[in-house]
Amino acid sequence: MDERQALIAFGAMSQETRLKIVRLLVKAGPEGMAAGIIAETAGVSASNVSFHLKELERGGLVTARRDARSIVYSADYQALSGLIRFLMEDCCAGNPAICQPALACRSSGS
Amino acid sequence: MDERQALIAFGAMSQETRLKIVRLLVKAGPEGMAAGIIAETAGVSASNVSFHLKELERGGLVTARRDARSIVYSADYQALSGLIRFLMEDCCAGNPAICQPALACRSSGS
DNA sequence: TTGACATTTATAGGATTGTTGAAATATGGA
DNA sequence: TCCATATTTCAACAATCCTATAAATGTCAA
Repeated sequence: MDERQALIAFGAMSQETRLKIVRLLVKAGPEGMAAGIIAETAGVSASNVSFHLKELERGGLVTARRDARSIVYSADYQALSGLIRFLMEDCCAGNPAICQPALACRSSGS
Repeated sequence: MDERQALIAFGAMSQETRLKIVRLLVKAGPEGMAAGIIAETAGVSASNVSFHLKELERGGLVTARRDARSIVYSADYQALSGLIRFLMEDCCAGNPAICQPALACRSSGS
């Protein structure tokens, strides 16, 4: 992930509705969720969810595909790890004082 | 780091000048840098750097202390690792498909 | 206490972002 | 074809953010 994308991605993550959408889509996995379901679950209007999904797409964090009448959105796992990595490597220069505490919680995980 | 802070922190990281400042302060380490030096290095005016530093402070990412005539800013390492961790744990639910590739680059580091 | 230095705060303008409701587009079924 | 469904696009408006300039604050030294 380059800096330009990262700036947009950070902006995308800085809004409550969009953060909620990202969480939903990560949980939903590769199958994704239709825009209408996302709107309903997040509690916003169709046109509002569409606006935010477009912003997330612009940041590269989600992808869209049409499935019959629905448009199904999925989280882009690669972009999300790219963003985490950008934060650790580009912003924080891989500084162990920052990166190691962040990693601690996963060292014993799967 | 709670969600409210994370939203502000993501917003703070989504602006070019502020991202530049974070990079500078991470490199500078615990000694930090005076506002004037930051402004000069980042190539912006004193009042502009002050504006952005305040935004970073609001997001909890930097701290300030006075040293004689200067005000010295430092990166808050704990907040930065908190943000990385928020991204992995809260947004991405610790999903290995996201977190493991992000970690790969550091597994052999110090 | 005056003056220079370092920084912040106030203010105002323009630019970008977010929300809403209505209209437009695309799809599939009767 | 006509209609219902699913979603996007448009337009208008409010809210927030960014920049620039000027004035205010705090610190030190003569």
